[in-house]
Amino acid sequence: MSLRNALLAALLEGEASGYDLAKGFDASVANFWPATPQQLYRELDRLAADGLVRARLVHQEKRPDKRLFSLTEAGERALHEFTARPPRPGVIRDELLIQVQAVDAGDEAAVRQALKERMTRAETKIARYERLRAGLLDGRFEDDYLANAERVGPYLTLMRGLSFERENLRWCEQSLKILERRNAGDQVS
Amino acid sequence: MSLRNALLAALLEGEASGYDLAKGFDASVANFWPATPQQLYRELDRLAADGLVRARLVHQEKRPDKRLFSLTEAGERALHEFTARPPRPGVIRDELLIQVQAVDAGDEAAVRQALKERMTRAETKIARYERLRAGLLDGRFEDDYLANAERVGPYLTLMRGLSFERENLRWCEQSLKILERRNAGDQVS
DNA sequence: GGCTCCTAGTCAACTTGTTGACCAGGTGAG
DNA sequence: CTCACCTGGTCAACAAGTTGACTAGGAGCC
Repeated sequence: MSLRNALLAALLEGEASGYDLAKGFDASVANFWPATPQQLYRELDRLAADGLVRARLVHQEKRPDKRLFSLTEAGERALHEFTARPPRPGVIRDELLIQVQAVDAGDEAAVRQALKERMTRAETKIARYERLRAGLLDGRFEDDYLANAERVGPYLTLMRGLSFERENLRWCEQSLKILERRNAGDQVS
Repeated sequence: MSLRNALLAALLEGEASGYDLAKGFDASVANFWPATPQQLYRELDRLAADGLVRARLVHQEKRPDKRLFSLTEAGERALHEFTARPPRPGVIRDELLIQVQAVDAGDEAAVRQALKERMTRAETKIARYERLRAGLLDGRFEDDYLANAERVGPYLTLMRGLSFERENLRWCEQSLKILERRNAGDQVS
């Protein structure tokens, strides 16, 4: 019921095709409401059927035709109403954490490896977020931007993503240290 | 496919009923793999059918009977194998972030209210986590605990939960400030 | 005495999310 | 020249998660 709203929010950035959203989603809403391409296409169809988005068919030579979606006024109203309802509590689902939870009865070397891989993923994400941030700021200082930009929502969520990945990185690093130290200790005794 | 593993990991803490897990889950695995009671009962049945957990029926006077589940050796093996597989990337789903993303086109006062409520939720969680942490440490210093405890997994995941909620709190606070400042600016101009 | 909440579940129906395959032409690498 | 990958989708089947109702006795409250 909320992918709808994530899509509407994404379309605030302007017209987009399902394909655009499926990819570029990464840059915005996908970080706190991920979805597979399938889900997007299905939901876009429903949104169109409900009149919350309009589809514009763009014929392309040399490429498959595409449908560009944009918000209708009804869509904007629906989004506005959504922001007025109390949000349900957020959810995290992370297999890595399950593995860490079970590390003492599991394959520790593999879990350490997984932690390392998560670190490089986090670093990649941080780099991408920093680039997006620089793009939004576009040379201005943060204060200036926040005071004058016509939209701050995307910047705020971006900052949440950044801090999340930074904490991820920090935590993985620390956990690795702890596991390695225990390993060293074990081998002595 | 992974709720299985979350459950197996939870059962490392010892025998538990579906009901225990549905509640006490909060204290451990539910933070990174939430599930409704329904899901737990269903999955526990499947786990029992697959021989990964064993159920012990405990008859109670004055209370409904309960089934206490515990890991079988097959269950432990399955959990071990799970920790050896590369975890899939974690997912966050949070309506509040969608609302913040759309705040500039939405009901800003309501979103600010939602941020405030999220702050108190975060504070509650932090307090709970701190209590759990104190319980685990049980008077020892962290270094001592981490070097000698027979399990560190639960402590590590607890620390991740703590840092997540702290960042949540910080971010909500900061976002509120930014939104309020913009409001003040708007009213002058 | 009635109200709600707690324990410990079960059942059914529904909505979401995931996986994998298919189509078709264009582009770039080797 | 082939192979893989990119654009822009569609379809079907399945797995996972959610919601709401029902059972049933006991406890505590006012």
